[in-house]
Amino acid sequence: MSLYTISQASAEVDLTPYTLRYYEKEGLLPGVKKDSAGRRNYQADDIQRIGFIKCLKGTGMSLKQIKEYGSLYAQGKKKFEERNAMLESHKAKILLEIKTQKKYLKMVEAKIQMKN
Amino acid sequence: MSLYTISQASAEVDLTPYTLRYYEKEGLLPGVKKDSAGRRNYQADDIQRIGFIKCLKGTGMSLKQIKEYGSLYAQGKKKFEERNAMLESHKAKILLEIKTQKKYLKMVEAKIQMKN
DNA sequence: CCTTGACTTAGAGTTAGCTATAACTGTTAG
DNA sequence: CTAACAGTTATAGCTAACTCTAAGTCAAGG
Repeated sequence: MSLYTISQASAEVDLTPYTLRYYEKEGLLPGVKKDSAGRRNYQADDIQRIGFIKCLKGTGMSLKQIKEYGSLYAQGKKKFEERNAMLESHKAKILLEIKTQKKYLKMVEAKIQMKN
Repeated sequence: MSLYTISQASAEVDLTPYTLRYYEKEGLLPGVKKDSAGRRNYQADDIQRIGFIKCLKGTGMSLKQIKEYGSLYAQGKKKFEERNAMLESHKAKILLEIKTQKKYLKMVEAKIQMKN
């Protein structure tokens, strides 16, 4: 049942082992299993979770907030509203960011066209 | 002819005076004029330049690279190709980033829809 | 049995980009 | 004249997010 060693997981999600341990230490990845020798064994759902962490982080959410989201997630239905609100507001932030990026893209394109 | 004090410029471009001095110290804003008492007087084109710095920075260019771009810019026609190449490759980066953001947006939306 | 190599932990070090402090100076309102 | 204010420099400090080091453990191959 052990699916990934830390180096395999590292390759899979494209994060260094250092980073994976760091995320765990920071509480973003609770419940990672270890073998008898104390070595991490990442399961498929750990990999999935890391994927979503990368998504949140890649859209500008801080590790602190991601941890918060994970904690709400762990508390199940009880915190459903709060968790969903967090995602909704994050979604708004992403939409705004895309808009901003498009504006900046235009500015850069203009600089190129102007050739000055 | 003096158009903006540091605090006026700060308000105009929405960066703190600390940040403006920091950018200058880092070589991103060469040639800012000073009055007889040594106080900065930002001209209209300084404000414009800061606007473009914000654009580059907002699209993920490091201050170091922005400085490099500024230095190419200062060298005029001689470095035109290099400078334009920099903008072109940055443009590609922005396009990629927008694409990634859209992908991440979908992932977040899916998490919201799934309600789990 | 011994070495090799991937792992472990705790904790130190690094980088980017600010942000704040201290000590000081010149301008202006009362 | 003087107190307050907005600026100055130099330098220290801060946060986020890694990234690395040191010292040690354990399992497998020769």
